[in-house]
Amino acid sequence: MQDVTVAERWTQERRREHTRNLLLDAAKDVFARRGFEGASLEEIAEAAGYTRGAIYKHFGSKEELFLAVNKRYNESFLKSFVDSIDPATPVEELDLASLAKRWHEMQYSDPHDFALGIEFNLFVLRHPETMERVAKQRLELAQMIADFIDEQSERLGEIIHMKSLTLARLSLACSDGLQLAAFLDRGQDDLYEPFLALLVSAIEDDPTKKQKAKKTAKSAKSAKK
Amino acid sequence: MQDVTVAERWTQERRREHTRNLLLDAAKDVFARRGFEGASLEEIAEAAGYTRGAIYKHFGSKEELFLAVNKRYNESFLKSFVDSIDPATPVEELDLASLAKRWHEMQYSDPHDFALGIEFNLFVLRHPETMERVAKQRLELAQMIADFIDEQSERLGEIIHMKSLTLARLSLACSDGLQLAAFLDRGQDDLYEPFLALLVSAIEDDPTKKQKAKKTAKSAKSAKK
DNA sequence: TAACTAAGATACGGGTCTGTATCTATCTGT
DNA sequence: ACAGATAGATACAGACCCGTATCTTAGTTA
Repeated sequence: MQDVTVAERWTQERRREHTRNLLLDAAKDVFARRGFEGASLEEIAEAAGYTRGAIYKHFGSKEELFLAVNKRYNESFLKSFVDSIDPATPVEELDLASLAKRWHEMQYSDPHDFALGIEFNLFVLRHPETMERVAKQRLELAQMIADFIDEQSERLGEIIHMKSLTLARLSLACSDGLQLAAFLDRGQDDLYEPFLALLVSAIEDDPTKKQKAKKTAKSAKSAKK
Repeated sequence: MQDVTVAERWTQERRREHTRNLLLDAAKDVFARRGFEGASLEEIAEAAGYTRGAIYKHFGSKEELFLAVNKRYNESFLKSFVDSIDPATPVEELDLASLAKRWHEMQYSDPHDFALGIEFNLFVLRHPETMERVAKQRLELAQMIADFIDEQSERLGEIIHMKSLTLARLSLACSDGLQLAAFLDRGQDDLYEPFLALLVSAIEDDPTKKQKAKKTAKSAKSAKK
């Protein structure tokens, strides 16, 4: 840690990280298109501009590669969530329709990217030994959304009669189904707006409940960690 | 069609149907456990007590076999839904918790069976040419639930401010996510009850809305077909 | 009972895949 | 500048899988 110059950019470690990223990018694409079993390491390596040997230097097995892609996928989702709530219009100024639209747009627009997210779930269902590490990431994401909800509800002074973490998990859980419907039930009514309408109609319908809900949200937040 | 006796049970056609069913049963299990790509026709045939030759006499390809399994899966889901609402306690006598419990129990309890349902969705996402035939089944199921909702809301005189078909599709869409959460987020709060609470809190909160909703439901029903 | 038909078994061909073991060349530390 | 380490390529082994083509055996029909 002495002289850190620009030349440091191409140190061996940097280079290793570089190809690792290229491999992960390629893997994401191929896994998304073909699925875990359907994808071949050959195709992934070629898409990245390397050969299978490179993959085995960086990842122990196909499974490990897949899990590494999963981790990155989650992180990028989390990041995109953070980014999307920062610069945009404050939530209280949005009507229902635009809120639904914004949510929908935040989702993956490419069916393959979306399919990859589903594939991760399938993988965990079929590889219970990986459940724990993935569940941790799920919870992390949910907690981040819960924090956002707490923050908003404090500003707006309104909240749903439900723990914020539960609401966050509920939203995430339903989100996949809603997006799937958007892909498969093409031509039929959008479901995001009705779903949000449901959420909204549960807000502020009873002042006594409101009081209670606020308390719940507080305790939930303080119990966060 | 002359003498139809018990011997008719083992006519060639009957026998063919029999093995076809055995093949489908085995295929369901293996596909559920290994996924579409991961499953081998060899294993399926063996599990059914036949060889790969039998499969190709009954189904043109692996894809066709998979789609046949899908069709049967949907039909059985539909049937189990019908069965479950007939003999049980009328809905108005159930509290929220037992309703949630009943819904949850209606779902597949084996992770592999559930995974198979997801696998179907993935398959359609990756094989757009099959989208249409599967979408038809999705809509059929949703319509059946919509009918049920209409029926109940007529008896109970209360309904959510939403087209019944939309509500049905919404429930189905969210259902998968809820069940997935039940499998993956083990140890955390159940999500079925909060979800139902959301639905319920949207009922009967405003008498004027109630009137409007009733009208919507009626028109939806008459426009069914 | 003999010819026909079809269900299902067996055999084959061509291909692909994962994982490991070995090789090469570039980079690092001294 | 040289010896060691390591990223990545190449080569290899063993297995598996799909689809088709052929064969066998049992049931159907006349």
